[in-house]
Amino acid sequence: MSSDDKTKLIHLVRPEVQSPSGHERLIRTLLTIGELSESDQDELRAVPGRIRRLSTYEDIVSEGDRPNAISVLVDGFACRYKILHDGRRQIVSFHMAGDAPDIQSLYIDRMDHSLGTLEDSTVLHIAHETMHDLFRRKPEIGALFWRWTLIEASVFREWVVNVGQREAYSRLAHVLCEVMTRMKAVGLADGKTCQFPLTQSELGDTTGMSTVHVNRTLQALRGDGLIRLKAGSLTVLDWEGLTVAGEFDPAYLHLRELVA
Amino acid sequence: MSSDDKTKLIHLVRPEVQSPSGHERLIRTLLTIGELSESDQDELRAVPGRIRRLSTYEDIVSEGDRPNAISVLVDGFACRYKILHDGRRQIVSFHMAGDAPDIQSLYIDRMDHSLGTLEDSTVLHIAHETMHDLFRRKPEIGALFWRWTLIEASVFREWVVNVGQREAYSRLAHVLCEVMTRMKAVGLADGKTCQFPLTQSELGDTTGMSTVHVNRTLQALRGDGLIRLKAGSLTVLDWEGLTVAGEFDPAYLHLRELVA
DNA sequence: CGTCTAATTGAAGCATCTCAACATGCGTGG
DNA sequence: CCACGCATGTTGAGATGCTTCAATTAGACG
Repeated sequence: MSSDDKTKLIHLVRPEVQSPSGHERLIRTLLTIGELSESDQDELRAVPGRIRRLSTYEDIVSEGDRPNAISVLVDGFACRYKILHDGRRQIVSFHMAGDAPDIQSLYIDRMDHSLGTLEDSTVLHIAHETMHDLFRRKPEIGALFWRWTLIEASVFREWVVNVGQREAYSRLAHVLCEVMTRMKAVGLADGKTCQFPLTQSELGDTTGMSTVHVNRTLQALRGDGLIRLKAGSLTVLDWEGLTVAGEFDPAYLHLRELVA
Repeated sequence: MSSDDKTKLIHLVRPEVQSPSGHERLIRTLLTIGELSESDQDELRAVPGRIRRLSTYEDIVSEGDRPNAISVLVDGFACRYKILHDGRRQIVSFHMAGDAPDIQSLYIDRMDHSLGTLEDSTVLHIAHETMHDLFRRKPEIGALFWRWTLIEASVFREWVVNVGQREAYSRLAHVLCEVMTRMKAVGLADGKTCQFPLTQSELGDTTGMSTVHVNRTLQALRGDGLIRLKAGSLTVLDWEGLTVAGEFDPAYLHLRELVA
């Protein structure tokens, strides 16, 4: 798609104003966590939005912003993060195609964290008023989105447990299990392999470990024959072993049907 | 509403069947995070509930439960926690009078964590159907509860940052700042002092530190003249100093008016 | 008073960090 | 197309924050 190239042009390109793939990915992800009638799916398909392209390491929204639209990740990979005074960073969640990582902005004005891409990405923006109107007309859709934010909260809780209680080896394994499970759930994993555009430094920011220790721990995971990890792609060689290592129980993801 | 009786004496005590203080505390807490019209407050006051008393270290709900009512903490102090296979525990949030820590059960069947008291407590249970009906009739109330769960998610994110990035001294300071700020916001702190029914071992479970290290770190905080902590009561001697130590910025609590 | 839990202290060990160097891969300009 | 430059990955070694184990003290309560 896209007969264009530059930043400003994007907004002029009519055919993109309603990206079908963005809507479909959103629906696909919603279906992994709850039910959605055919007519409600059509409601969602009819929702107008605005496509935006971002390159690697760009913020979708930044801490302090007061967005007037939510973002649906159409393509790419993103993360939430917070920066401390001295520059340290903590990544608090990952997001893949189909995710809508700032639904919270519908009810909380000011962003308390940032949302940034980890590779070139496409985002579909849907105006707050559009969403509010949709929820008013279709309360079941609103309920499903509420459930979605509650599941996100569950994931945050699990991350607190992960960084609070598990040692480096398990902690990394757990993160890998989660990404793989979620990618599988929405159909973004090809067998045992999925895209994984994280540097070791970023893995350090998500686990609260130094880059050096991430490196050594990954070597241990590789050495134990659990994973292969290179060039933006993760392959799980021993799923059973990895889940045991990470004490991973996917219940906290509240998926409708658990993926093996 | 409830002219009935059930198993225990508690349920025979008429005046308690609708605890005014439970409803009032709920409203008071809601008002710290959003607006609520007089008529909506009355709607909430009219909501029927069931009072339950618990002693220290009892579960309000446990992981795996499928509650059919939400819980409002009327009196006491509680925490959310998760237990790992080998018995380690991570506390992921604290709850005080006025909190409704399991709103999530309205949209997520199965509890993915437990909710337990840290001292003798009183809980007001409101049936799910009652809440769903209320949200249907009064969507603004539903929106406020949604906002509440989103703020909780924000707190979880901050906890990830806290255990992921901060060293023991700051981490403990941050936890103390949060509890004090929230207690003040809902009127449960008397000047610089508030109730704080946590043992050092429990503080260890919340910060991911050993009891021994909690003890030594608390001594450091005391030695630096920041706090006094004894017998279930916390006094902040140097608020400025404590917030600096904990890198505490209350923005993530999204309170309507920030307390000094 | 005796009992039990919580708080405190000391000392040794380890997981992880920091510093610092070096290797590898990749995109870009020459 | 090669060479350079920069980001990422890798390795070694010393420093340290925190844990574990083990004991002792202090408080709360019947």
